[in-house]
Amino acid sequence: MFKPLARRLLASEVFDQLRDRIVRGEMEPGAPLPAERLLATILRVNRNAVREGLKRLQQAGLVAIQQGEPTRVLDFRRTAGLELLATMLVGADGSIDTRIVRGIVELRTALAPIVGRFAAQRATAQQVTALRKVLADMTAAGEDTSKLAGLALDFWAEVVLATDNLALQLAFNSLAVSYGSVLEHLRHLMTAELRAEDEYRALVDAIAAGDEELAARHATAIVSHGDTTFRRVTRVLDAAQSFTQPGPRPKPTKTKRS
Amino acid sequence: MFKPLARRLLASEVFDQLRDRIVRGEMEPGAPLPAERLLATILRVNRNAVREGLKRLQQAGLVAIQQGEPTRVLDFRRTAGLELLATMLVGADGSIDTRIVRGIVELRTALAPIVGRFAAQRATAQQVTALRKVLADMTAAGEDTSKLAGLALDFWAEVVLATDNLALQLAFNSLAVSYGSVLEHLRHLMTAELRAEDEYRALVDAIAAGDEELAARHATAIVSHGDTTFRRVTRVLDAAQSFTQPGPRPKPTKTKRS
DNA sequence: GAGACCAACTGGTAATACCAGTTGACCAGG
DNA sequence: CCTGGTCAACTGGTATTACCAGTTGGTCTC
Repeated sequence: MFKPLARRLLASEVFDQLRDRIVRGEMEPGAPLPAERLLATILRVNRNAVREGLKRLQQAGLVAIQQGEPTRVLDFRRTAGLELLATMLVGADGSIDTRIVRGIVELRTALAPIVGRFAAQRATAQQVTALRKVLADMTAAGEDTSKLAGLALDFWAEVVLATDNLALQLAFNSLAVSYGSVLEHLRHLMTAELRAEDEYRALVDAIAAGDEELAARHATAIVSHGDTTFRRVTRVLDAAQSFTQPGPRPKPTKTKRS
Repeated sequence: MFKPLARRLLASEVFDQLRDRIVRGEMEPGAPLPAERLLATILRVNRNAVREGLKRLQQAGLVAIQQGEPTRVLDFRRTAGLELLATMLVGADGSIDTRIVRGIVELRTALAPIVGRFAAQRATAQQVTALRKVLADMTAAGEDTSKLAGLALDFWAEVVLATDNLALQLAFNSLAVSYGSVLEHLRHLMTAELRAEDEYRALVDAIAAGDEELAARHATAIVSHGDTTFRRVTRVLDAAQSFTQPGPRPKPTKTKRS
C-alpha cells in the first residue's frame, strides 16, 4: 500500500505530449510546430517549460530547431535514436505495442550470440566473479519471478560489460530501459526464460573458460525462450485482438514484392 | 574560403563541457556536480543555460537530477544510451578513438545478417524500388568516395527501413550519426567496401527475391570489408601509435580469466 | 528590376524572484 | 534517551519579463 506518488514536471509533460503526437504520426514530418510563445499559452505553462520540452525533443531526434524559423517535425524513423524505443513501447493508455516488442525480441536474438562470444573472449576475472554473484542471487530468489526478472537484467548487464565493447553496452542500456518499464507486465510471460538457471550457469562457465563458441550457443539458447514465447503469445493475440495494436497499422498497402 | 562560422549555443557548450569531463572519467560516478547557481557563475552564463545543459545530460543518462539534492554523476557505461557513441567517437582534440571504432565495427557485423534477412522477408515493392534508385546513384557517383560514403549510408538506411523493425531502425540511426561525423576521415580506409557495388546489387536482388539466406550472406559480405580493413589498420596503428588512444587505457590490470 | 530598408515573425539569452523538496542542527516534550 | 517539531541553509523547479539575434517578406526607393 501507500505507493509514493509521482510528481510530474511541466517540461516532461510538454515533452511527453508532443512526443506522443509525433510518434503516432499525428504530425507529418516537415510540419511546423506552433511558436514557443504560442505553445506556452496553449499549454498554460511558462515558455521555459516549453523550451525545455522542445530541447529534449530535439535531442531525441524528433524535431529540428533553428532560430528564426519555426521548429519542424522530423521523421523519427530516420532520425531518432535507440532510446526512443522505451518511450514508444507503452502507449499513453498503458497498452503494449507488440510490433515494438517483436522488434526488441528480434534485435536481442541477433545480439545474444556475439555478446556471449566477446564476453568469453574478453571477460576479466573480476567480471566472472560478478557474474557468479548474480547467479547466486538468482538461486536465492527461487520462484520470485519479479525479483528474477530484475536479476536477469543485472545478469545480462554484467555479461555485456564483459564484452569490453562500448557500442554493445550502450545499445544494451537503451534496450534495458525499455525492458524495465514493462518488466512487471512481461514477467509472467517469461517464466520459461527466467527459470532456465542452468543455462545461465552454463553461459558463465563458458565465459570463464573462454570458450567463445559455447558461450554464443548458450546465450542464444537463453533468449530463444522469450523468442518462442513471444511467437506463441502473438499468435494467440492476433486472433483475439485483446490488447495492443494502438492506432492504424502503417503501410496498409503491403504489395509485397514487385 | 570564408567558411560559415559555427555559432555555438551556450547550453550546448555547457553540455559538451560536462559530458566530456564525465566520459573521460574525470568525475567519478556518484560524485556531486556543483549547484546550478554556482555552475552558472563559474561558467559565466545564465542559470537557464546551465539548466538546459544539465537536462540534456540527464536525458543522455549521464547525470541524475533530483530536487533538493545535488545533481550526481552516473556511470555512463551502465546508464547512457546508444546515441552517446557519436559524441564519444571523436575526442575534443579531433582524434578518433579506435576502441570505439572497434565496437561499432563489431556491432554492425553482428547486425548486418539479420538486417539483410528481415529486409528480404518484409521489403515492400516501393522499398525495393528505393533501393535500386540508391544503387543507380552509386553507379553515377563513380570513384567519388566522398559521395559514395554518403550513398552507402543512404543505402543501408533504406535496407534497414525495409526490415520493418523499429528497434533496428533506431539502432541504425544512432550508429549512422556516429558514422556521419567521421565519414570524411574514414572514407579513405573504406574504399574496398565502397567500391563493392556488385555486392550491393546482389543484396538488393536477394531482397527483391525474398531470399533471406542469400540476403544475409551478401549483407555480411559487404560489411566484412570494413571489418578486415579495420583489423589491418589497427594492427599497423598499434605498432606506430600515430593517432588515437586518447587518455589512459582503462583496466590496466587485465588479469584475464581466473 | 535591384537594392536598401523595415516590420513581424521565429528561437536564444538574460536577470530576477519565488516555489518546493532535502538535509541537518537544534530544541522542546514524552 | 528518543521522538517529534522547528528552522535555516542548502538543493533543483517554476514563473515573469525583457531583450538579443536570425529569417522572412513586404515596401519603398533609385
